[in-house]
Amino acid sequence: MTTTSPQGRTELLRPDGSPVRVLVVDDELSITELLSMALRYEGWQIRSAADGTGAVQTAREFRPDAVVLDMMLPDMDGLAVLGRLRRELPDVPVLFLTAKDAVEDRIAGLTAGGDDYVTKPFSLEEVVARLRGLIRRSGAADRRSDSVLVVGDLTLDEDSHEVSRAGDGIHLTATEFELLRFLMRNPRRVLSKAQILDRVWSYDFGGQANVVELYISYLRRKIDAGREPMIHTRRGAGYLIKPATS
Amino acid sequence: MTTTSPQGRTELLRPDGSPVRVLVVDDELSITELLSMALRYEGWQIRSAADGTGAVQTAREFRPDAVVLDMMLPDMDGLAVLGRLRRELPDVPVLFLTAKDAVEDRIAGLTAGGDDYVTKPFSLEEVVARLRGLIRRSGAADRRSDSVLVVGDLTLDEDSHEVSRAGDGIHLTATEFELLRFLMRNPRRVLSKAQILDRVWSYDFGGQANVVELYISYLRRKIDAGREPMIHTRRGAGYLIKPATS
DNA sequence: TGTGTTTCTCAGGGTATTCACAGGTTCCCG
DNA sequence: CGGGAACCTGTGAATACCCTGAGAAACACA
Repeated sequence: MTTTSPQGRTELLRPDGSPVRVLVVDDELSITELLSMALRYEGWQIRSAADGTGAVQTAREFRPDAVVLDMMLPDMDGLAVLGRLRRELPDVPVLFLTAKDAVEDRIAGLTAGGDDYVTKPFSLEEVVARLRGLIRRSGAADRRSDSVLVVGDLTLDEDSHEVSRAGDGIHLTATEFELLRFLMRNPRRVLSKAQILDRVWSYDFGGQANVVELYISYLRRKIDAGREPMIHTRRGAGYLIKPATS
Repeated sequence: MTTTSPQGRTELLRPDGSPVRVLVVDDELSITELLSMALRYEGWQIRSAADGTGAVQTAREFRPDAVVLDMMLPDMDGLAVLGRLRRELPDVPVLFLTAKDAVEDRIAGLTAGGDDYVTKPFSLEEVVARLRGLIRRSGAADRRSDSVLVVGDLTLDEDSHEVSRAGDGIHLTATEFELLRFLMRNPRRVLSKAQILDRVWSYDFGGQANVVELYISYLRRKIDAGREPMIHTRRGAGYLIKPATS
């Protein structure tokens, strides 16, 4: 089931109306903190664990709808943790966190079962989007909730990554796509450059804040070119997207 | 929940009707004094602390609905304080105070959990507005409270930063927007130039007091132009806004 | 390794915004 | 009426903010 809050944000809920539960497992406190914060903001209920033993214990009594699992834990191999989690919760989808250089095939085998993974350092938009996808597909939330964002004549499919305006397909790069998704998930709301940076860029990004301006510029070229603009600047405040006709 | 006091001011209240509680943490006494005064004026209950240790202790027994936290404290790193606060109060939203030049450095992820920040020197209107936003979105106050201020046929949306009179969209600059928001949050009440200066301009503003007259003039041109005026001068006292028909 | 793509830095240019200044207007009071 | 105080507003300069082109660096993929 999805419901729309007064602020216009769309929330995922379980069929019985209670909040979705997510277990976060990582040994770095800063990572669990960051994820907990971001996922709580999605309206989900969060527990965290710092190692495999704790993860299994917490899972047993918390019964999460999804798990975020770092493959690199101090006490157990990631696969071992996964095995024990599966014994407790056979159907729960898992989002793996891995280092960029980790063996791809090992992960590839795991994700065949409907799980998914992101590489560190990740962006919060990416983690949230993939979790939403997992939960949606697992059936823990209402099946009817779909993966297409629509603002005016602009549509973005979170599953196929297809974007089109007024029927014309638009090719976006990965970063452009994430930025547009963030804007479209918060239509008519001013988002500051800091918010965008925190959400769309990975947590270790240490660069210039004007990348945001740059990517807004790219998006405009692709989305607003020769049409009624949908992306607007609020000087001194941030950016927002809204349907062209208004 | 929102309720309107006899003076016409709109107050945020918790679902049980008790006042919202805010904890202010800063080592400069002048800042905590300034903030405490302004936030009490909002009808909120305020406690303050001068360092990280005190903040955590106070938070434990005061259980605030929001925290204002200076990132630059004598005894602990701002992030460390944040971590301990989160352990006490997992869901409480935090408004960070940072120096202007620190913005680029290390505030990655700070706004990601729904938190927010303002840079020093700030204006009180800005702090209050952002706190209201945080509290509203956190659900500590009633969810139904929305982000639109209405006075007569004039509306101001704090989320989209859109302003319109009688349906016509009006473009305002950042300062004009803040001034109008302050007026509209205090309809039918005379606000002195000193009050306006103290609230809308940052606390270290050292300029001429007649900027207020200037900006009132700008607002009139945009809002009252060719219509029944809503902004009125009370010579020797200040300015007020009220619905045109009365 | 090479080629095309993507990400990002840097810097120049444009423009909106802020603000000071000063002359004009209105109002109040004797 | 006359004078002064309070207020209004046109002008212009300094600045903050934003946009975007060019190119370097990192990356993806064969």
